Amino acid sequence: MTCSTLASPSPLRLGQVADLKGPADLATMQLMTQGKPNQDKKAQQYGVTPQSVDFNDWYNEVVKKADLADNSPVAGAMVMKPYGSALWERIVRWLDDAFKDRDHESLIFPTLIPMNFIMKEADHVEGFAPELFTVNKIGTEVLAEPYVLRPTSETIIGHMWSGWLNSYRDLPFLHYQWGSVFRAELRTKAFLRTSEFYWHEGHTAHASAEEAQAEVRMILDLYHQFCRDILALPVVRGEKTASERFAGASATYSIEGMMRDGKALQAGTSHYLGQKFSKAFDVKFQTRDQKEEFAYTTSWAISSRIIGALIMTHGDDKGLMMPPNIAPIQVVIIPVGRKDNFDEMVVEGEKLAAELRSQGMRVKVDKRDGVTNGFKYNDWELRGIPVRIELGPRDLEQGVVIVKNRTSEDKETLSRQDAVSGITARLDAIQSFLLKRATDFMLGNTVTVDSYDEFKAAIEDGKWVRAFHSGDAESERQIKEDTKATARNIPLDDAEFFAEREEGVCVHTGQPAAYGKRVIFGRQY
RNA sequence: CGAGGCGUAGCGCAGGCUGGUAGCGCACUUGGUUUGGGACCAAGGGGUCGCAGGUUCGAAUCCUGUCGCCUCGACCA
Repeated sequence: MTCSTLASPSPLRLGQVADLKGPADLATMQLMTQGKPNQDKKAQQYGVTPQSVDFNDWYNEVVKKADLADNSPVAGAMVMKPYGSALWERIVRWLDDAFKDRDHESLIFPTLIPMNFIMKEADHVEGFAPELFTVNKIGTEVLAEPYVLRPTSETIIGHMWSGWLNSYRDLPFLHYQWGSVFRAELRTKAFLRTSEFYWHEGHTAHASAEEAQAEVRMILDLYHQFCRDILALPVVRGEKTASERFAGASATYSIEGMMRDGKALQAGTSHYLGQKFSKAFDVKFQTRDQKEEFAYTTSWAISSRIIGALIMTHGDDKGLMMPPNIAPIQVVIIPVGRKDNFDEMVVEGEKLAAELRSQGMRVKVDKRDGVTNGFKYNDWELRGIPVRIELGPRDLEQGVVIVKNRTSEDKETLSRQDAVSGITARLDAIQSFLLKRATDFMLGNTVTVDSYDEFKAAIEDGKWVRAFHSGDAESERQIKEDTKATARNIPLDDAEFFAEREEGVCVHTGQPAAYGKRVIFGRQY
């Protein structure tokens, strides 16, 4: 075990700020309090607010200090900086390959959508109307038919499909596009909620409901696999309750992850749209027996929000922790030397980097001069680089390198000869460690309850709750009003977690429970 | 969009009550000493005080409006 020394995570409970006890906590809090004249300048300059003091401040500071993103002059729209962009690019690349491997084809639709398209599907309009950006002028000329900046593209794709589709032989359409969409947000937060965000939107059309439903499930499973194996995010696959459905969907499925403050985050969605959009946009085809039928469509997405999930699932008080499988930089080499031998150490570092790169690793050599080693260590830890290698004159002499995992406090000595295999093993170990730690955290902070009092107490404690529910929308609304928690999803039978089928009575209304299993409730992003 | 808080150098802040032409720490630049866990010394550069009006001989400071950011509420991927 190369990375098991990290203390097991403790849940950050809501209300913990007020419960600070002891001098250590108070000292920490004072360090981060603005305007204190005698505060430690280094803490002000370099540190981030500890998660336990203020999770939200921690998040905002990590995003900025790790150089993932910055605010822009456009209200609610962020700028992804090079490190954030590199991370997003890797996410895009993996998913794009996966779609293509599954016979899906990418295409590109316009950003502007005629306003009247949005109006054609009743639930869709209702869902999106409040957050539409409208373009009603070109130059000085006022448009008779305004456009909206796409909030999602079901409508314009439906419109185009209706022209492309004639026969059942044309189906399925397995399409997707990468791009950004616009949904005006009043309260924004980097990656999690911005008025413009980046995603892929998958859109498929099928000749039968069964085939479309299979597509929806296939994609959900792909998302699950991506989160688990690449991002090391444990997520629960499940179906959304009726009141949490996508505007215009017949069924919505999601993957939900737990952040380190106990809140849920929907990391991806896959929708079965039935014939709602095909009827609204006349997407029909001739069947084998010469009848006319509307296509069954789906849509699905993972957005740049997933980066928020990555930050909030793995990060600690020092900053980010990147799972090796997605990390833009997996290994950073710090040449340690004085003026007379620093250049030599850089050369040695580059040699090692070349060896590691030849094995497919993403490696950076930190050649910065005039910055102390300690600064570099902290800097790369903030950015979450999984493995750091120190290489100095002593090491060179002894034929070793010093290695430290981001997930551990211990440095270890590795023989120079075994460096490549040793580092490879470490990356694998860190990847599985992060998944296990996050999984333990999620399971350890989910409670099964059978009374509404227990329900409220657990939610107040920042946990997820598994409870029976009647399925009544009004009851869901009241629960949300009481506790700020919503139904996250109803785990699928083959979900990795919480899938047990059970019968019971609704924790809120006392009526017979719907769904044949417990529903996951939690506060959410 | 409702309630609250905050906008002064890249970052964090002081100054504002009592108007008189802007300051501190860090960062940055240069030189030197350093370098195995957030270095030190010295000399420098950088701000139309969010923006727009108003009051005044004079506004960072007082008044009005407006924009932005953060928290809470309603909404969402």
